[in-house]
Amino acid sequence: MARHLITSAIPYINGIKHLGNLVGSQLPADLYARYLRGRGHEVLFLCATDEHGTPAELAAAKAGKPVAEYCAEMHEVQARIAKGFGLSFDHFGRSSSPQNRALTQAFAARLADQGLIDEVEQQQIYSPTDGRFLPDRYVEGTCPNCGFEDARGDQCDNCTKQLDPEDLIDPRSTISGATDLEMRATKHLMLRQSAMKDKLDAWIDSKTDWPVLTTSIAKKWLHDGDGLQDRGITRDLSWGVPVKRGDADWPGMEGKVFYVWFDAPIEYIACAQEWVDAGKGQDWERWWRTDKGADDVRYTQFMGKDNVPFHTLSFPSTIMGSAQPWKLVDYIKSFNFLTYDGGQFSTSRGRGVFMDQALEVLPADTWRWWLLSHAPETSDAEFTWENFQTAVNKDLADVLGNFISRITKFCRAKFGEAVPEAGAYGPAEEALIADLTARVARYETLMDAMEVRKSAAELRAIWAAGNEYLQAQAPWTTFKTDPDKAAAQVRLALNLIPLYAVLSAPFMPATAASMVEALHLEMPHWPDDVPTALSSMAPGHVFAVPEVLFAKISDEDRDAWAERFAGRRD
RNA sequence: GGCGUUAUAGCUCAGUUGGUUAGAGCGAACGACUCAUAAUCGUUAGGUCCCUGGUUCAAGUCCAGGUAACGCCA
Repeated sequence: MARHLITSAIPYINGIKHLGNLVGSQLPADLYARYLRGRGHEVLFLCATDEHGTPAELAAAKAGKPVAEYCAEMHEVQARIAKGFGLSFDHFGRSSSPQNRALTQAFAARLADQGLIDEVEQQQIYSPTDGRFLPDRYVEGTCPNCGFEDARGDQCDNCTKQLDPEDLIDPRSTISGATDLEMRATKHLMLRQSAMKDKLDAWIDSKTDWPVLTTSIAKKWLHDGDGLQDRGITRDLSWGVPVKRGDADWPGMEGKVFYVWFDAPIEYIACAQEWVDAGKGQDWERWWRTDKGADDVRYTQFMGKDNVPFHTLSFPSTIMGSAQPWKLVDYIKSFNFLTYDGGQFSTSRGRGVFMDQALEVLPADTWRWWLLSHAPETSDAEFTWENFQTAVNKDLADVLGNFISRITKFCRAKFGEAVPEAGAYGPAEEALIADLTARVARYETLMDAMEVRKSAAELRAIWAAGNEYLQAQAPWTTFKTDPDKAAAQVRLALNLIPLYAVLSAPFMPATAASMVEALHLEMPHWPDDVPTALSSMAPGHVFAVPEVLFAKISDEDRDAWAERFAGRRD
C-alpha cells in the first residue's frame, strides 16, 4: 500500500465549467483517485475553487452582490455540480480561505527572506471613477494604428497590433466607461523566477517519464526568447490575499493583494489544512512536508495544457524558492483540449455543454464514460453528438447494459431469480477465466500508468468478453439437452456482473453501485485474482433483475440537444 | 510575427527504443444466434501512414524543408 496525494487544477470561481474543463483535470483525477482507493492505497484527493482576481470582482458586480458573497454562492454551486458528477474529493476547498491567506503570506515572507522578491515601481493606468488601477485588458480606446474604436489595452482586435494601454486614443474604462484615466506610479513585488531557471531546468530534465505535452510546454517557457521571466505577484485590487510579510505589514504594499496565480496553487496545500480543520482528517503535514512524513507520498497533479506553465514553473518556483521541505509534484498528467463540434467551447456564446446542463440531460456516468474514453491525451479531441450517441448506445447500452439484462433475464426464465447450483465448469469456463485474468492485469497496468483512453478500451473488452462467452456457449441451446451444464454457464455469467461492477467503478461509480445493489450484494473488493472474484455470488444467492442500466439516445434527442447547445446560452 | 501540438482505413483513434503481410472500436457488406435494451457473436472489404527531399541494409517511426488544422504568447 502506498500513499497518493492527488490534486486537480482548481476551477475558477466565475461561472460553471464546461465539459472540456471537466475532462481536462477533475474527471481524470477522480478516475485515478477512485482506482487507487479501490486498490487499497491511501489517497488524499483535493480540489478547490480559485476565487481571487478581477474577473470574480466583475462577475460579482454584474450579479449585484458583494464579491465574498458571490464567491461563497458560486463555490456551493460548483460543489453541488461536482457532487453530481461523482467527483470524490476528500475536500473541496476555497482559495479565499483563512488557511490559504496565512500560508500565502508566509510563503511570500519566506521568499523575500531568501532574496527572491524584488520591489519594483511601475506606471499603471488608474481610474479615479472606478477607484482602482485597471488591468490592461480593462482599458479600451481607439487604436493609434488602424483607428479601430474598440481596441483593448493589450492588443487591437482589428489590426492585431500589440499595444500598451497608454497608446490608446480616448482611453476609457471597460468597467465604468469612465474616461478620466491617468497614469500613476505603483509599487509591486516580483518573484525572481529567472534566478531559479537552472534549478527548474534540471528538475524538468529529470522527469523523463512525464507526458511530452507537459515537458515540452515547460521547456518552451524556460528557453524561449530571454528565458524564464520574473513575474509580478501583486496587484492593485481589493479582492485577494492582502500583501503581508507573514504576519507583519509590508511597507509600501498597503492596500494591495497577491496576484491570483501566486495564491491559487498554494491552495493545494492550504486545502489539506482545510480538510483537517473541517474534521475530515488529521495531520495534513504528513501529506505535504517531507520532514514530517510526506517523503513516501507520491504526488500527482492533473490539469489542462493551459495550466502547465504554472504547475511546472511558477508553483515549483514558490516551493523550491522557499528552501523548505515542501512536497514537490512527482507526476503531472496534462490534457489537451476538448473541442465542440469543430470549434471551441465558449462560455460567452453558450457554445457547448456545461456541467450543469450535462446533468440535466443525462446521468453523470454516461458523461463520465464518454469523456474518459475519449480523453484528449495525445491531442485535442472532438465532441460531436453523433459520436457521443453511437459510443453511449454501443458501449453502455448494448455491450454492458444488455449483457446484464440478457443473463439475468435468462436466468430468471429458466432457473428463477437465484444463482443456479447445478453443473461444473469445463474448458470453456477455464478459458474465459484465463482471458479475463490477462485482461484485468492489462487494465491495472494501464490504470497505473494513467492511460485513460486505453484503460477504457480494455474495460470495454472485458465487458465484451462476457457477450462472447454467452454467444459461444449458448446456454439457451445447452439448456434443452443439458440443463446442468446450462446452470453452470449461467452461474459463471452472473458472477461476471459483480466483477464488472468493481472494475467499472472508477469510471462509473453510480452505475457500478446499482449493479451490485440489484444483485443484493455489497461492492466487492478489488479482485486479487479472477477465479476468486468470480465466486462472489454463491449458488442459491437470490438477486433481482436490474432496471435498464442505460437508456439509448434516440436520434430525436441527439438532434434536439445538438440544436440546444449550438450557441447562445441564456 | 514567434512558438507548441497534431496530420495513419468513411468516422474517432492505437502504433514502445526505426525491423517481417500497418492495428482497434464505430460505420459498411455478408453470415450465425434468437437469452437480451431490433441487442449479441463471427467473417470480410476498406490505408501512396499530408507532400518533397535526406540518413539507413531497413522509415508511419529519425533529419530538413513545405502544406494544413488547432492552440499559446507578445
